[in-house]
Amino acid sequence: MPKFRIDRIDRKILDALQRDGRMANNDLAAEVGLSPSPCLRRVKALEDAGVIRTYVALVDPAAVNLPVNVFVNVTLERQVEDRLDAFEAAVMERPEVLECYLMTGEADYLLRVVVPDLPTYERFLKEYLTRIPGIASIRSSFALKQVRYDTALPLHHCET
Amino acid sequence: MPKFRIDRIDRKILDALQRDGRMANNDLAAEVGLSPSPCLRRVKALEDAGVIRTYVALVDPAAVNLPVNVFVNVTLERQVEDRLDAFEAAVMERPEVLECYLMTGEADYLLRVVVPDLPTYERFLKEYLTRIPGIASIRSSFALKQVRYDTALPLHHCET
DNA sequence: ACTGAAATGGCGCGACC
DNA sequence: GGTCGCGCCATTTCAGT
Repeated sequence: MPKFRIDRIDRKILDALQRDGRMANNDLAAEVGLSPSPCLRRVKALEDAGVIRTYVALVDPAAVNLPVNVFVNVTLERQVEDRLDAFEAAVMERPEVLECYLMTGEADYLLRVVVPDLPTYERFLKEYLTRIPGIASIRSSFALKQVRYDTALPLHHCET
Repeated sequence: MPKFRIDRIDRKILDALQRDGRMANNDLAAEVGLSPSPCLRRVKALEDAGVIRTYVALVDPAAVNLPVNVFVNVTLERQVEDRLDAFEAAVMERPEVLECYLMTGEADYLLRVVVPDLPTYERFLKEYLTRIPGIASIRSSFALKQVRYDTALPLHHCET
């Protein structure tokens, strides 16, 4: 819905800020071939339009003892929309659920859950997930290794 | 491996920066109950220790015409380690692959791929993925909706 | 040794051309 | 889109506990 005209310079700006969100505006301006002021104007416009949602620090999961990634396939009972909304609301409450997608096919969801260890996941599963009403089935898959985790969207298709 | 002692104040700092990676050090200091100087020292220490990996801007996928999330289950032929390394190296080359996990069970991977539309995904699949040697099977699942996408790790278990 | 305070230099950010 | 200028913030140095 936010139809925002993105030209080549905006694309460069987004590429740079997706790599380093704290880059100084002066450096950013130099990198995209602008002087600081119009560069900052563009950044603000991108923020205001919602193209740039936020700036965040990315923390190393291993360094804070969160090595376990679990992917959870949740199938809901075939029912109407309020069930979906209720489930989604429940999912938003828990910070361990970093990602949640409504998938095609049946009414099912894919979650990525991050926890310090398996007992913690078990507790999350038994004491929270299974208690959400309307759930037909839950299947958990565990990741041995996070091979790649990138937040930078590929923008090479945005051309003006 | 980076065994870093994280106390309650560090945890507050990480929580804050995971929410707003551009927060001014003065504000951050106030929020965690420190004066600016020691607060900044702690932030630098967290960066140097690799607890804070990077700072990034998060871009709205819809705003840049990247509405399609595909989850790809890739099973490799039962073979040895160099196949895995080769596959992982291939995965690192493509910016469309935002996440990749080595899963338990068989030698298979779960990828999250972001593309502007289905034809683009089809091209990615046919012209790239299927050409990686050692692949036994590929199964693609499409997301109808990104219900949640969070990058902030839950740190409530970190207590000192 | 680690924390809090003061001083300086650079940068973000607005007004105007 | 570029130039100018003000004010604030990041950063270093110093003192305190």
